[in-house]
Amino acid sequence: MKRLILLTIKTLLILGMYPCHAQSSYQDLSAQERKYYDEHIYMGQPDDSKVFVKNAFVFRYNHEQRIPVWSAYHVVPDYLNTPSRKKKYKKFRKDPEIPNAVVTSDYTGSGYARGHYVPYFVLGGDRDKDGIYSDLYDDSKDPQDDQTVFEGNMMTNIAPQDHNALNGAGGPWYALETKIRTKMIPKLKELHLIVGGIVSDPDNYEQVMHRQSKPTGIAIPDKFYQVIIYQDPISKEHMTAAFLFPHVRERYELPYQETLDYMVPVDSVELLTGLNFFHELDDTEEDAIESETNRGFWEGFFE
DNA sequence: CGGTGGCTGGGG
DNA sequence: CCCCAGCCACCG
Repeated sequence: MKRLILLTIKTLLILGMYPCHAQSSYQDLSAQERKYYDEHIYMGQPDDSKVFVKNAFVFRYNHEQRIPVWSAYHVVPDYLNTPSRKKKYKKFRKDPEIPNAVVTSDYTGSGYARGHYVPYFVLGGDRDKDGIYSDLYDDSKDPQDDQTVFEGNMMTNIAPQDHNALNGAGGPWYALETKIRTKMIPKLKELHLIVGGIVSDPDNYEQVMHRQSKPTGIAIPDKFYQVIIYQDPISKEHMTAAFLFPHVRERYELPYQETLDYMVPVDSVELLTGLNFFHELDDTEEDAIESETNRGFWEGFFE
């Protein structure tokens, strides 16, 4: 009860302080935001929630759990032209659009890594099509493309992930991202992805403890997933993939060694999350491709 | 913000 | 083989 009252007070405070920064419905978006929304949301938004629109992705945020629920992004090879992750591109930033925003120091000493939902490597490219790319040393070179990278490093694109057993080199999350970057995008040229974390019990979840002791309220998902959709440019047919990772803390607790073994039907992720991916697909096609892992289509990228 | 260090897979 | 790339952490 006390918790509920505190929460209510907090909510009222937040609403009063930040009236302009609620997540938005489509009709509230500016023309520029709609352009990015239309790019990143493919075949329908996975739920009817309000969202935040960034240059490189669109996401839903859970203000109570202080983590993104899901992030959707479109990627083409040019976006892999990401600046070196140094200096201004290195730091994790606070998201100015979020009340009570998470800051990078919230994670310090917690034992959890700051894991990107939308990976750093897709934040590049000449997205404003002005022929200029952002520059590590020159802030005036292309502020727009700079902003795209900064947004990807904001804490609203971050959730706590175990470095050793998930997010770092050798972890399945890292392994999948590497295949997407080095194999899928160069070969397929264009993908749409949706990434998310799952907090199975919203009434009882672990949270990030700053320096092992101070609670931050940041929820630690017990599962993470990545959903991919590809459209064949000739036949116009679609292919989907879904990967579901348990959030374990030690590598030996991982159930599988091979990234492909984490594949599940898209339907399975929908069952766990309550989301409906790509609902604007033709129903017959959607049923067919979301009920199977489609491993045969994807396994070539994991050789 | 620069410097250093851990980890691991992949490439020369 | 070693070194680098791409995940990060931590320190002053």
